[in-house]
Amino acid sequence: MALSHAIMTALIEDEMSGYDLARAFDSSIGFFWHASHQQIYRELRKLRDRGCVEQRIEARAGRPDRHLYALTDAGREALDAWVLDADRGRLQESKDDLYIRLYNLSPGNLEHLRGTLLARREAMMQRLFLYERIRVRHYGRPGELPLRRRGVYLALLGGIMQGESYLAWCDRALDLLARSAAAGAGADTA
Amino acid sequence: MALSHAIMTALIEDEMSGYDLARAFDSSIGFFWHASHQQIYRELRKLRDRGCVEQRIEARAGRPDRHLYALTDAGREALDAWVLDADRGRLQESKDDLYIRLYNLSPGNLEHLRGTLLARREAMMQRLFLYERIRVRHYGRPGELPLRRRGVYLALLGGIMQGESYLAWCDRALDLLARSAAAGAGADTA
DNA sequence: TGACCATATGCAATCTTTTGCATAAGCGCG
DNA sequence: CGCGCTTATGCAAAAGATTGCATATGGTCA
Repeated sequence: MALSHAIMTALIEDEMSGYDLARAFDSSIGFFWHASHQQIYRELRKLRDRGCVEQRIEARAGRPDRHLYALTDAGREALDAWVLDADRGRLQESKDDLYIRLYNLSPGNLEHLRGTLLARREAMMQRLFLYERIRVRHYGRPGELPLRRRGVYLALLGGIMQGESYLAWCDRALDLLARSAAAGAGADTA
Repeated sequence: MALSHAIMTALIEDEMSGYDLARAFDSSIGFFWHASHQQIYRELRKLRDRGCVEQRIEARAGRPDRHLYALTDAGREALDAWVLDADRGRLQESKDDLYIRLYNLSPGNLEHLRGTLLARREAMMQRLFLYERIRVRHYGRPGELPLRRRGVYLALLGGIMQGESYLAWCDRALDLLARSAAAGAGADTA
């Protein structure tokens, strides 16, 4: 049930609409916990029914209403309690089907997988630029941040470090694949 | 639908029972795509119904039967085709609720989160020992491996590099949290 | 003026994953 | 002798996630 907690976390500082949340998820918390707008709307209604968030409807002439949600005291308490919950661990299980595809590496798909790796590398690079922009702008001197923002900084740092290691892995993988392609069909039947 | 492909991948070299697969998932492919035995049994039946795997029942006196599954030609083709599918990207979204918890860092949970990080660090260290043992034993000279095993090696390398970067992150995080705890309550209300 | 994009919310069907339970036998330990 | 562990398979319910569709308006660009 971490999606509900991710949503409440996003609501700590401001009230937001489902749409705002969906965008916030695309550019911040969503780096660590992705969710579609459908999921967010549904979860918001559940949170409202449980009394964890309050709904305020802002009517606007012509356009659809905005439903704004704010964290209640009960929500705040539930969130605090959740943070103290036991960690049911489960260590980072980067569920990435590229690894499964790599288990099936063959002469027939080597070039395809190289292309996939290149695309992944490029996408991760883009994301790292974004992370880095956020880090420089908001978290330049982590030792001087208020405590809560240090936690956010650590999450960002995690994203950055994982991303850099992913890039480094792409490079190693591309290098090995390039050498495998160059060596030709000789080695692949053994 | 990558679980079915992960299962087929595991069946490339040997026929296996659901139980064998569940264990294989705990110690190899499962590093990249975790699945419970219930999921595996259900998926195997679906694969059988689609003709991707063949079931052979081994009766044994007294004990329950073993249902052994082998990849069929159709399964092999489906798997090969899947590897060549377009990559619907979605970049590594390490869905880890520890990051969400860290967004809520406060004096009341700082020690708790430090404990969680220490436990994660320890667990990752254990896993890295295991990865490293596998790497040394089976993938010592990747340039000399047959092609398909190079792909497996790259997946393993990905696990190792991600794991090492996770460890390094834990250390940075623990360090910042230690300094935050030492600095006391002064900084946390700002 | 028509196409498309951003804003804004939502339902329904399906797929995937988790969790709890159930059965059944053998093997080892104290 | 009973307890728990490993082997071995599975059902069912609930939770979580994805995908496709639906609606409605305002703004921008060609």
